[in-house]
Amino acid sequence: MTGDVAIVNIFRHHAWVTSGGTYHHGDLRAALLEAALEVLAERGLAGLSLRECARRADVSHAAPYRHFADKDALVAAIAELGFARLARAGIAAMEGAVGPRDRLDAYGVAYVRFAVDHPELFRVMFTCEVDPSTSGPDGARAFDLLLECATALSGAEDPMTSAIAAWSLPHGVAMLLLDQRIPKERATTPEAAESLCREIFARWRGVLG
Amino acid sequence: MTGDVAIVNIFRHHAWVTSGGTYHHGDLRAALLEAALEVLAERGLAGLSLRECARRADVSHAAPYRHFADKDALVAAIAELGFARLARAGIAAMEGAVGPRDRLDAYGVAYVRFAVDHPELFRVMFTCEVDPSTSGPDGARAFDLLLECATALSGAEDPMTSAIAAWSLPHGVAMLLLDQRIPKERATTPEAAESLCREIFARWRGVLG
DNA sequence: TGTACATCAGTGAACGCGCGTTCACTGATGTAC
DNA sequence: TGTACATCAGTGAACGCGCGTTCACTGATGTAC
Repeated sequence: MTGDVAIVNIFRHHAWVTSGGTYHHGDLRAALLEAALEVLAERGLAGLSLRECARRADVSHAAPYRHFADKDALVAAIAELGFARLARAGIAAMEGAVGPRDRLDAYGVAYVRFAVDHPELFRVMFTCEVDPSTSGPDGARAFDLLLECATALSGAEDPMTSAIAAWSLPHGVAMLLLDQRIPKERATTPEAAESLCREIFARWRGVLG
Repeated sequence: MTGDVAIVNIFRHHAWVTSGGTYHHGDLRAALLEAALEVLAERGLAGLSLRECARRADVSHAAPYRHFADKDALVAAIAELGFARLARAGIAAMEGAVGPRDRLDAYGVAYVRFAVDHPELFRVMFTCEVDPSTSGPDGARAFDLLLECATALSGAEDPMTSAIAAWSLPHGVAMLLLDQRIPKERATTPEAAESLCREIFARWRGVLG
């Protein structure tokens, strides 16, 4: 399904390029989403408007209504896209690690990294009331992996709660980081943020545990 | 200073009541903040406007400008107020517990409770870029208590990082809860949320640690 | 291969809206004499 | 105790703004014959 749409879009894009870029855009939906991500990064959710997205896509302000029912639909689509990307990043990180504990850590680090790299997108993902199950197959797969690790660690005893716990800590670190609640000198670069992140996980396994 | 203002306000309020409530309000600043908290709770930050606050305070829409330079100033004042209340709740909880570990847990539970009870306020506190040091003496005292516990647990070895770690987990739980990312049936009542919260802390000290 | 036609993506004018902010004002308060 | 005056909180009209959304339209695409 999604693949078919992508193929169609490739043809459309081709048509657009060869036709000199007039009238029909080719893949306005994708262009609007891209523009929306840009605006979001620059001005935050409060600064996001359909009209501005249309402007950046070089299209009249009414054109977006051919692809999104209203503004909320655009925002929901962005959140969905964000969840899919986050899930993919988490999966990739987990698959690169061995053993449930290391996988959880790898997931947490990737999670925080994603948030720091896309702060406004991350905020929108959690602020707007999008059904998380719409985050697609990647979202489901990422949560499956999390649960797998939790099950391996806690046995039959309520792995769901363990999974939630495993999610809570990186989520808190991510939020505090991007809300600048953690002293700046501790997280100036992505690398510094990652090591802070690992350090925090270690604390919970050490002095706090 | 603050005390003096409070006393003045009491006189003003008295004057307002006795004068039949005409023209001079008495304590419009406080009334606007109260109204703002109400609007925030009902409609979120996006639905908050100076005009609506003025309406609820039974005052013309230009009146707020006698007390707040602009809309951002109102929002900042709300955040400040929120941090002061959160800090007070945290202090009260910590003082009711014995030993650094129990104090940290008590703090975490109170923190999450506050977030769940005032979701939009909590969000605004962390979204807007208010200098956390403006959260007043209560804010400083709350962080001092946190650091104290962290020092007691980790000794001389970098208690700052431990304090950040101790803060991150309840913050993550709070955020996930109020963004409805945790299955509803696990946090239907404040009591359920509290026990989930304690359970999560315990996981990090158990199977995840 | 050519023609007629349905489809539908993008246009541009127009609507109403609530907002933030400014301004000259009015009227209550409290103080100096 | 009474009067003149400075102060300043609250008024209401007015401004310009960008927004979301609708609508009748235009022009490109692809398909049926």
